[in-house]
Amino acid sequence: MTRPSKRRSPCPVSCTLDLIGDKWTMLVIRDLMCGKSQFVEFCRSPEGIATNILADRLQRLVEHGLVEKAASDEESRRDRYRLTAKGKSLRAVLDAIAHWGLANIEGTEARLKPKEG
Amino acid sequence: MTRPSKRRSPCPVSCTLDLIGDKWTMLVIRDLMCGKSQFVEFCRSPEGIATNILADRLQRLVEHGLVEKAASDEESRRDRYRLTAKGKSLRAVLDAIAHWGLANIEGTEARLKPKEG
DNA sequence: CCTTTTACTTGCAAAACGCAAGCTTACTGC
DNA sequence: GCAGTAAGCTTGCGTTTTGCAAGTAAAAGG
Repeated sequence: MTRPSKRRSPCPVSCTLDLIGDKWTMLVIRDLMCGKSQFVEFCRSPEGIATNILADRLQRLVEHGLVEKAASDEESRRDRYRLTAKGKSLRAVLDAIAHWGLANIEGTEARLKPKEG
Repeated sequence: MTRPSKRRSPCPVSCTLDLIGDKWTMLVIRDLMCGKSQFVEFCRSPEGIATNILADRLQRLVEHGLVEKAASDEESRRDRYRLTAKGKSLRAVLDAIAHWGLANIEGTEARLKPKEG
């Protein structure tokens, strides 16, 4: 997978979209916000992200400092992905998107039980 | 250009992204929020959207009721695209994205002079 | 051992994108 | 009234990104 990521303009909207503006990234962020942390957990989300796409997006997020990967050591035997402070600050964006969808797209259900923090 | 648009899940985040979750749509929305309304005006934005992509996105937005196209009549001799109330309600999402970019991506400049309403 | 589970990688076809050209319908100027 | 220009697209085509299935490697469990 490629990782070009050169900015199209200095506009903050454009730059943010270069980072998270694709079909999958915000869904991974959503899952992380909900407390999911393992590769398989993201895979099991109802949208059905392909494993190659997921691996690519997680790597991108780690590279840009939105997510950190805690390799298996100490207690947990499994890799764990977690949002950094920078990643958590996307909460406002995620909430705005979720709120808009609930208000404007029929048939959407708020199954998100986001944990605070 | 294709227009599949089948929802991946009933999640409001997922459904919203199916609608506006690509590299270009929110930039068109941004331009509309700023008062741009003509095809060429969107073309002239610094990100340099291709005309076929722009035509596709505008058509999608019209189909989904976020934008309305006022064909040339009366005074104006040129086509005009304008946000509907539904489209304008994306303001919160756009603002959240812009705000996050300004706070978290270095070198971004707020050149947006959004008009209220 | 043998099987599962997790976390990926690889190959390949299909879809989306990006670029340059071309095309059509006004107007504009002379 | 005919050439030139601008707006708003469409078309072709090569490149990039996706999506799907399969395969691989390491660790854990029985």
